Amino acid sequence: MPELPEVETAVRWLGPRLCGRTLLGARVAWARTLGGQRPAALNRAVAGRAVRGVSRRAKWIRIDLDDPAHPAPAVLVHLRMSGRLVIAPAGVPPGPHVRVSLLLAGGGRLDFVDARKFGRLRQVGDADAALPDLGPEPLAPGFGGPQLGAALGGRRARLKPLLLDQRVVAGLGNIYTDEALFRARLDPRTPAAGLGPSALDALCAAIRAVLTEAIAAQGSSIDASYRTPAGEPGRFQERLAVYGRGGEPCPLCQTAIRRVLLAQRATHFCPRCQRRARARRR
DNA sequence: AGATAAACCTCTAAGC
DNA sequence: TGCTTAGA
DNA sequence: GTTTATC
Repeated sequence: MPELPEVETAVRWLGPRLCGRTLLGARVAWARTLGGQRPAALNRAVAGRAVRGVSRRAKWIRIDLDDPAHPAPAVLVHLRMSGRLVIAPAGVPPGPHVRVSLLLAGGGRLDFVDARKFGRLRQVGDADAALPDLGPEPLAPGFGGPQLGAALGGRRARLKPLLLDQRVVAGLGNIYTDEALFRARLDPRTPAAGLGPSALDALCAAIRAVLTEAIAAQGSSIDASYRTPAGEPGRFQERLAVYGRGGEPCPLCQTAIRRVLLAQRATHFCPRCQRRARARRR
């Protein structure tokens, strides 16, 4: 087994968000996967089985590693539902559900932990590791009503499934979609084509506000596996207005929050505050 | 095009 | 307490 | 969270 290079490099994230989960502010140095496999074996190491084709709608994390043997080595990770990236100090044995470990130059590991095995990890440069098409980044300057309108493309599908589609807008998941629609006072079942300029502006503002606040609060932690690097739960869970609150009173009007299934996802909204937008005149 | 269901997996909270 | 189910 | 198949 070759000596591990004692080189450290900063992790450079593709963006500031990890599916609404919190940020891993660690430094990583390249070494090898568990078992001494070289980088090319990473894909096959994931969940011990072949990985399917690259998703076209996804929230990928890119980790650039520093490995003298491989030019610009990098790994793409998608956490899906239960994936986590955890730094394990030297000497701590791998816990349950560790799918891939990157051994760090300092002796510790970066573990990709994923109980449900939905997550993906692959090496950049492999044929199937191209980044998917992503819609506009909502936190970038220039994201406004017109850009969102263009992304929605006048489609007649309901808002919720469209906002969940990463090709339309990048980075929205189930929780923040519900919260943004609540703030914009829009019924998740509204056909996108029914939104006028003012509704589009409101939706943009709501998306940006929700994401900004959630990031500042370190995420939502709706289940125990979502933790900050320090092990703390995200504080945004305390500020969720509708998500996970079916049957509870709307914070604005006290009407019971409705919980329905849309696009196979639990969807929460206030039937009184959130209206189907008026059809656009034409 | 759009809606819907099933598939991929395991864990835990909740209910009886 | 234990077993089952719903939901993530 | 996402893909694939079916209506």
